[in-house]
Amino acid sequence: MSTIRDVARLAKVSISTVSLTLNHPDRVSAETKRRVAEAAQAVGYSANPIAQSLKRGRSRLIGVVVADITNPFFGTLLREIERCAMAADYLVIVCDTAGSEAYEKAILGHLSSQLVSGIILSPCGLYTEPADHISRLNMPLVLFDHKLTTVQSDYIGTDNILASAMLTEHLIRLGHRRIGYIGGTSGLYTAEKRKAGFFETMAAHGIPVDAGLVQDGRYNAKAGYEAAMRLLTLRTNRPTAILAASNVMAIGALQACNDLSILCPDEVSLAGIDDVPWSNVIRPRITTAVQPIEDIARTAIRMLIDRINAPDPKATAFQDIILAPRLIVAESTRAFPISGVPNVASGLA
Amino acid sequence: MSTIRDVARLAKVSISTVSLTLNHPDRVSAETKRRVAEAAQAVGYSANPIAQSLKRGRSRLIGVVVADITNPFFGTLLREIERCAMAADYLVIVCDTAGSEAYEKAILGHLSSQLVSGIILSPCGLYTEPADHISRLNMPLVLFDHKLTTVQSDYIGTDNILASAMLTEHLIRLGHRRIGYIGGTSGLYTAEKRKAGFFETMAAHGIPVDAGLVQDGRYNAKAGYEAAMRLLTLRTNRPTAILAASNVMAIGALQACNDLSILCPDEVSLAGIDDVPWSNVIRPRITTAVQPIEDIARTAIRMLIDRINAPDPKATAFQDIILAPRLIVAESTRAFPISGVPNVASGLA
DNA sequence: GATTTTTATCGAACCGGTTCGATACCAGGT
DNA sequence: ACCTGGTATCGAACCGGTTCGATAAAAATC
Repeated sequence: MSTIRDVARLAKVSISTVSLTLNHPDRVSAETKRRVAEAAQAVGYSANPIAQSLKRGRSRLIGVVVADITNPFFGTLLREIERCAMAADYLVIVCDTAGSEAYEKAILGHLSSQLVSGIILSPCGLYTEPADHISRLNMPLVLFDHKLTTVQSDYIGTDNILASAMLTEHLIRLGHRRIGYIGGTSGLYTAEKRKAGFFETMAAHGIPVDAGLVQDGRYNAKAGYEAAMRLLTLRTNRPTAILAASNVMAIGALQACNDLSILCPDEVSLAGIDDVPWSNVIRPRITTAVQPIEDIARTAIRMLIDRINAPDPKATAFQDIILAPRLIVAESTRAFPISGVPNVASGLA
Repeated sequence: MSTIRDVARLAKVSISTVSLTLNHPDRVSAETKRRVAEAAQAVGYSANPIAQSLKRGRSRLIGVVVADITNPFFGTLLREIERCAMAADYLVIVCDTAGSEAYEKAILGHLSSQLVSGIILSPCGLYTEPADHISRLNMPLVLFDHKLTTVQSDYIGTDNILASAMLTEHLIRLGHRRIGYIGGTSGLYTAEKRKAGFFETMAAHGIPVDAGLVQDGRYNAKAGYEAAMRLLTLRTNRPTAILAASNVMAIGALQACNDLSILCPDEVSLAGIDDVPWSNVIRPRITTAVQPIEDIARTAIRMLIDRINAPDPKATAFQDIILAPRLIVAESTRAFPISGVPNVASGLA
């Protein structure tokens, strides 16, 4: 590879002039600019980012740490983050913590040891001790999805309360009163918020929530299946609708319906909060509140780069940005009590 | 952050001795080793990887380029690659080409401009011109999934011919003779190989393949749906089994069955090659040939690191490693002609 | 025309490590 | 006592850029 010295030699100027030409073109004569450009072109020069990083004191790398890359929610997010980062001339180092606190610590340590200039992190969330490994990170940081109250940083996420509130409202307006709720992994930020949204909305409509209709799950299909099984096999007064805290669980619930030969949406309506965009291959399509993944990604990267470029990154005020989800009414929910023709689009279930 | 000079000062040795102690402990006296270790501990020293990269001429970063991060197949692969890389003290830069040739070029350019010390690449595969941008990459490179004959490099992949051969064999042994085939995106390496495996196995059993039973698809659920629709609505002699080149297409096909009220596996058997591990949330579970994703990941990273560390990376012989898929017989295939009780596990469909 | 200001370029120091060749010291051999 | 060989440590050069202060030349001011 050619270096700045090769360019300087060929253009018959000093290396500092070459650097000046490349970084501050306005401070150099037109003639020099031309000669340098020509020489650079001729030797195929492109600056060594490592040398630049060393001198400038920071790299053009950012770290993104998520709990599970294989989850398409994070996949979609990562793709968009990576796109925006590249547009801003940053590259993205992706790390997967597999939801483990220990891994998260190790990875953040690795990333922060002077390599990346900022980190976007979705904390794994269930900590046995205060998240000091995060607050001690002495670099620009943006949290998303899971919010940590103990850490001072920027945050971007979806309005989880609103997400479940929207779906609950939708079910209530369809005439449902006995609505079962399948919660996410308890202790997790999003799970608590989503559950709160459900209770708040029910309360706002003056509908009492039967304790037996609220099941705790674990944000996976199996837990969704089991919780739905319990709800759908209640001796008395089973729910006419079920709201799941995530779509993965909703798919599990759909399967429970199927195994019990309970038709969805004819006999029970089903809705879930979007974590995963592949619900569109499942029939019936599930009514969801989708998170604006791309917006989250764009906001996260923008906040991070803004902070990196801030004159005093640590002193600039921290922001919380909460985006609203979007309600998508699909085939898995319908009016209760049933009126009119059966739903022909019931599909796979 | 503390530098090597701080350590040297505190340990009362020269900076070269500190460096020597850290990199070649055997060439330093026990006493010095102790003093340096102590000083390093005291100031919380850890070497600046950027400075190391600059001096050593290469970084401890590797690039992984895939066509679609949101696909859980790549997600799973990435997670494993990243894990292994970190164990070997490398970090992973992930890039998504969105299947576009232009993006791929741009991204490879970015990565190769002296930043990463090696690249693992799944080429997008459909090139309008020779893949010079890949062969010109002057650095350790491992291709996977899609093989390029025009590029000299290591390669790791699944035996795609074997994958479809295994499934075809399975269907034939169940008694099927009229087997429909739904191909992947034509022109793609894996699609061609998988198709070949189907034809070869049919030929080996002396079963003629009706041209009308072979449909070309596009590696997505919609194409699978449409192709299956054509197959299942054939006026005469519709297939008793369908083999799809990917599971995403198989899911589309399953939906076609459902919309036509054709029971799977009672009326038609269905099998697909695994690209995506979430088929386990779909009922009936689809019989598949699964790729050994973790093995592919581990092999890819090992090959790459071996080549990076090779005394003369360009001269070392290139390897092709082809791993065998594993056949998983599930609920979507059954004997033909039907004998015995209907399959109670038919589930969602 | 002399002086000040502006503009263009350059040399040198620096970022934080690694490594080569030099030096100093000590033990062993004769 | 002298030379040899090995070991431990060090100084200095270097990786490839950026940037500050200095310098020289050109332009503006009086």
